[in-house]
Amino acid sequence: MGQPKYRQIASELRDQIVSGALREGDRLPTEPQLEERYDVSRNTVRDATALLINEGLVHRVPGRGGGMIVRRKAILTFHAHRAEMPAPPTAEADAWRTEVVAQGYEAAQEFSLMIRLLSSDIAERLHVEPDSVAVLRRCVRYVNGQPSSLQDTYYPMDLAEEIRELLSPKDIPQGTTRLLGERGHEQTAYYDEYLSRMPTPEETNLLGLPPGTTILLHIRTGYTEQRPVRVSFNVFAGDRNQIVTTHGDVRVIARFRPEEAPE
Amino acid sequence: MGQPKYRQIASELRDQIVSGALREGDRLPTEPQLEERYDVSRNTVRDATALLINEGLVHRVPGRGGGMIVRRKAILTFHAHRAEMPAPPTAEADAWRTEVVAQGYEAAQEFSLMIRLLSSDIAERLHVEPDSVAVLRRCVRYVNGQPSSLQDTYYPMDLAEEIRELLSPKDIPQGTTRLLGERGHEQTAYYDEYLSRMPTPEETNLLGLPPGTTILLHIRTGYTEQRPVRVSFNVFAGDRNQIVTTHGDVRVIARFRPEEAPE
DNA sequence: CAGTGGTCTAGACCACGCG
DNA sequence: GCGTGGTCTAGACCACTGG
Repeated sequence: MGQPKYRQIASELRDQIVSGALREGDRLPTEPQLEERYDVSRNTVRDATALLINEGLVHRVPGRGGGMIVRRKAILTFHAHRAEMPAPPTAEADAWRTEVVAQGYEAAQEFSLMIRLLSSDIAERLHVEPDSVAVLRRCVRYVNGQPSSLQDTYYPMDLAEEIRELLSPKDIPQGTTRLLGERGHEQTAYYDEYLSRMPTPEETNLLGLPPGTTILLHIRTGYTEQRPVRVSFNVFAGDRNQIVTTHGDVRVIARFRPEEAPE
Repeated sequence: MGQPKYRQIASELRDQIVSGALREGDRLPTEPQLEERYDVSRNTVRDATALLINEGLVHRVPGRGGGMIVRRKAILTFHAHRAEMPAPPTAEADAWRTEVVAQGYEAAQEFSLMIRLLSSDIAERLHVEPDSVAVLRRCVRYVNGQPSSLQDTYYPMDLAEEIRELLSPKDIPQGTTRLLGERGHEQTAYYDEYLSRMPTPEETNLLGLPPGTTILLHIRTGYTEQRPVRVSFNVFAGDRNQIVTTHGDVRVIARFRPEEAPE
């Protein structure tokens, strides 16, 4: 009796999924069927399937015609380098839209603006006093009508007072990075952090995440030659996104990855 | 009755953790205490705490003197750009060790070597036929005696036959990237992918991951001027690692982040 | 030994949504 | 309507480990 029952059941079902016997969109047996097949109580069945859910392999759909369904993984590629360095070829927001469309999906974005008291970790990145206020521009990004990622960008208050457009809750057509550049705050360096963690309840709501979905967090701090001028928190639903960057001679890569061809 | 009981209980406990009322290493009330306090059955208590565990906030320790404990998050920073571009200042493996030590931890690594049939996704990255074989060099990395991340690097078989050191299950002192460079296979471009997902059972074992721990996956494909010569899967335990890169003028960044000073 | 969490049972009633 | 999963109860026995 090395393994408990619920782990054995989970292993069998997992094997069927990773081996391809059960494909994306397929239904697992119903809970009563699994009780019967393995001769266990319903709670044991649920302990087993809870593992698969936390692994992000399946999700449960209540109601008649529902069931436990193998999750699809349509992964969107986001090029972190394209949007901004060295001279942004297009605005940042449009760069995202362009990528989504190029990959055959439908793109939509929702902007909102807030004034926030800064937590210490954000204040440190912006090199301002903790408990000072900053402008937060939020952009929730939808792919095929489903929320896919969001971007929270913080600007120091003094910068926003100099560049009043930052205080408007509207999309900035040319992109904020380019706008800042035009007003004498060109960003010449970026500090990028990549993290993986489970979502907060707020992120679960904003992105409509099913259980077992991770967060891929990309934090970019942008510097002019003088100081940091913004920090962006890119929050990606881990089951639907990947980030790609390249270093060195892109032409070599493009020979083997045509989609990376420089435009 | 908007929220089910177990979610309300989880919310109260979560608030105590994120607000700091319960700190890292603190114990939650025991299960019988929570049954009493909220007047619910034990399974409801466990449904509530299971949420916190999946969020990576707490873990359970069985046995007398155990309990449910708020997880610590000591995050190690890994600089993806330092190790390799453009001329690696130090060997890749040593770069990792240097970073760990600089951050005040103890570092250890375990190498192993395998010959593997390539799955299609790896074969594509290496631009070889699917089902061909390749050399897999695995390095499991320990911080303070605890497994923290692992790196799986695949080399095409023909390359390994030309450079026999790749077939030895030992650490290569100068680092494989430098070794390849010395033998006329200098890598001049990298294709980097960042992903977040839940661990596979194998990763859970190799890295000793508690439930609710995510994986931060960094896939680097290295190209010479002719072709891809290796692909590395860097598998990081999400609760203990972050990846950092910089772009542009590092000196500006170093003014605000002394630890980033170029050496 | 005593108290922690780990596993499991056998029920119950409810909310939801397709047919 | 009726079958799906969602929530909840009230028990049981076990494995582990600190005092």
